[in-house]
Amino acid sequence: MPSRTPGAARTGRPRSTAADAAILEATRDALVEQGWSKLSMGDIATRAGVAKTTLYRRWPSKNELVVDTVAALFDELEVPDSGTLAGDVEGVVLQFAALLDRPETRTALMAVVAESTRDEPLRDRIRSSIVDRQKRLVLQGRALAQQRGELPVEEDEQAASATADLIFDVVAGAVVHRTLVSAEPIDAAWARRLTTLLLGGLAATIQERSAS
Amino acid sequence: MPSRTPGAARTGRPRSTAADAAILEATRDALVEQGWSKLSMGDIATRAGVAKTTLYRRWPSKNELVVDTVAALFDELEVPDSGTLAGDVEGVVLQFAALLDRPETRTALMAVVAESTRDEPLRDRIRSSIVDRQKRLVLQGRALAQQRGELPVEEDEQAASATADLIFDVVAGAVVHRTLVSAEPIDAAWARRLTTLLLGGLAATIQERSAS
Amino acid sequence: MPSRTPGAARTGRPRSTAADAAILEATRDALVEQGWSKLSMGDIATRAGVAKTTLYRRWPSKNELVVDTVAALFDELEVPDSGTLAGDVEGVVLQFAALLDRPETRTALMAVVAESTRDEPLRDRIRSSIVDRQKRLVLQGRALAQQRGELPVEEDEQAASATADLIFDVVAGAVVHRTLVSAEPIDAAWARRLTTLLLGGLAATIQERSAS
Amino acid sequence: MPSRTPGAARTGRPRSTAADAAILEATRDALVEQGWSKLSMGDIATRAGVAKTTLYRRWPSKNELVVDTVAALFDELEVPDSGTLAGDVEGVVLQFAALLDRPETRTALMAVVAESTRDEPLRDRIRSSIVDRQKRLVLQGRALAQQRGELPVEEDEQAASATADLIFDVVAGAVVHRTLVSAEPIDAAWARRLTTLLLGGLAATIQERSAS
DNA sequence: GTATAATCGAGACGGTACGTCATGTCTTACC
DNA sequence: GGTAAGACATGACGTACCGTCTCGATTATAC
Repeated sequence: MPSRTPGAARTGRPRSTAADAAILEATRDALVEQGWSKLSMGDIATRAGVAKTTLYRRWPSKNELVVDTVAALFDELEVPDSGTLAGDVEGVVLQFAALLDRPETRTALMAVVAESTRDEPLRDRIRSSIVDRQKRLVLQGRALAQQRGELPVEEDEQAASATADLIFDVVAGAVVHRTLVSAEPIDAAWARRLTTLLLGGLAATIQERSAS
Repeated sequence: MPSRTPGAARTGRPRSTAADAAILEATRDALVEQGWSKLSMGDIATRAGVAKTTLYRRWPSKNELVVDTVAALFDELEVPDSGTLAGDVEGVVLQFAALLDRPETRTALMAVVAESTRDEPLRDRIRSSIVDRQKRLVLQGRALAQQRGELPVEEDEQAASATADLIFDVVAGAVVHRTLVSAEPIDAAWARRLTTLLLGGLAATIQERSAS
Repeated sequence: MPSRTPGAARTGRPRSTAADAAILEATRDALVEQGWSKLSMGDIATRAGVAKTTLYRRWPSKNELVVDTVAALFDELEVPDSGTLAGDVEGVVLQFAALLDRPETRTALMAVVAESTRDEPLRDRIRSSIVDRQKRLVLQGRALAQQRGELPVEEDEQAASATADLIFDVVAGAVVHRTLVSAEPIDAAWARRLTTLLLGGLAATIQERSAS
Repeated sequence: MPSRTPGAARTGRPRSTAADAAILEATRDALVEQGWSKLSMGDIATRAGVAKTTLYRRWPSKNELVVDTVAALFDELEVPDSGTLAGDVEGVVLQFAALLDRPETRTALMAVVAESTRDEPLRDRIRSSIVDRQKRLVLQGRALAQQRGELPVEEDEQAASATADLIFDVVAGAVVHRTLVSAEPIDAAWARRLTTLLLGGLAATIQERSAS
């Protein structure tokens, strides 16, 4: 995952792959124990049993390293294929809520998002490493629902894409906001209420679109 | 807004109220120019023409100072009373989006939220200074809609409160997520789509509740 | 001892004399407990139960305050009039050594001397408050010895003065150097050795002078 | 001269020897310009073109740094070997007086001595870096005088050592006291008077010792 | 084999900011 | 006008990290 100029020479000692893994694990541990603001590159290096140089050779700064560390955690998310759209949505919501309950995610996700508001490359990295990975879930969920006949196959691709984006921002935003800003727990009841709202709203959206 | 032990003695030179204002303004300016991560207490003090000790006498750390600075910006938000619930929602969404478009809010809001995940008192300060101030908008909007007859007056207070909280997290979460995570602009069309989804979902929610 | 413009107006509330004493005592205590470098005006004020303003109204700075505090301790010194010059010298040496053994003198005397190398008024204050007070002892001792016939009454006043100054610097310098620089204790044996050296040298000095 | 754990590892970037020299020179310059009490570590670092951390890596505090800086100046002192004991004493006295006339020594020497009264390790450092270096001059002068036959070779080593210590404290003490406390200049005439006193006293001391 | 070259650990380096402390001045209200 | 209380601007403190650098020591491919 760490960057390397592609056309680089093959000569010289190759980078230790063990170091990569050790660094990511050390970062995760340090995030859990110290949180984002107390996180220090020197500490991560020490934990990983690695020199600071080795860190900086792979990641340009703390931000990128943490994005990669957190991104790995998002790999766990998947659409459960529960048989109904409502079940799938609830499942994803609860999975995402569980992910945000882990201390390393809690403390790091909003921090790198905050950093990214002033750092264009970081924003791209977050988009490709984290956001797109999540957005795929929405598309998968829609495809499953269309296969089941729960949702119509839309012809207007642009409108469909806009709706998918909206759904994504609503679901992800609501879960993040509930967890981190309102600082309230997410349970099955809340997930069901959100799902009801969402599917009701989706129906209204589709209906309005077809009317126009 | 800066804290002071309530039962404190009246003796001694009183704190300069001019300093308070100068510090908050300096913080806002510094946020715009430097952003959160480059923000330094020394720089704020210099800009405000104030000593660092004067800052620390009022705010325990950068986090609290920034929360208070950002909170002041949230005072501008209000329910437009446009005549329809849909208009009110769209209005609030656009106002909130405009607020998040300002550089000082963009860079600071998520940062302090991230910090708050490891800092209980900061979380409380955010809740009382920012979150509660926003949540009031939802309650006002509902009251207006009920006066107009667009929404029924609910008897089950607990359920009504849960719904209000849900609406709040969905609206605020979606706007924040769209703006900062997805990093896409919010325009009137997006606000209308969100409103459609929301009101459709709300109808479904009320319907289901009355059915049960 | 604290200064006050002489022709000052008599109007208004008179200065508290109790405060003067309390401040000097507090300074002495603080010197004993914290030493010179950790001494702070705020701490002295607190110990004395007095506002900092009150300190600064009386003494321009820490240096002057400490000079006055230390000077008071030098009032104890006197020529014992033991019956012999040797006895008087030994007595004064032991008295001075005892004074330098007290922690407040140890830590403060050399400190203010060091400060005085860059501060002309402070140097004058030290001279008039401390040095001249000590030098008088040499003159008293000589007068006693001359009364007893142990020393001749010199006619050349300038030479006599130069010798007195030399004796003063040698005695005071040796005691201070032994105590603070060499950091060795001064006991009766050392005092006797110094006295032997001094009186032998004094005899040689007088002899040489009469020869020329 | 700056300390370093002896058995330290050989790994890592070695300390810059250029920095050592630059720091000592900067300290000397700063002492001349600002004096002891206005001396600041930050200023020294800036003058030396070095980071503050580099200073603190080598010296635990201002005191130790100044001791080392001043100690270097004491390397210049030496017994002139003028052919007579009196000439040697006068020579050393004048050399020492000249040294104390330099602003960096004036302001710093008494200051670190004052600090050392409350700081055991600093006292040791002063002893080994400065005091012992000076005391050697006394021993060298005695050896030369014994070679010339001006002084007897003493059998009682303990007594000889006590006398050497006494001579040292008297000479160094008198010069320091005259220069810094009495604040009077030292010229050849004063040096001659001190030498007369000293050699006369030394004769009396030796005579008394042999009598007992 | 023997260069050649990139990597590794260690840790020193010039910086920047931190949060605290002391200085000497000021502004209050009270006496 | 003196006084206690305490806020104020200033500036130094010693520490913690930052990201870069310089070492000597590995560990690969390339000649």
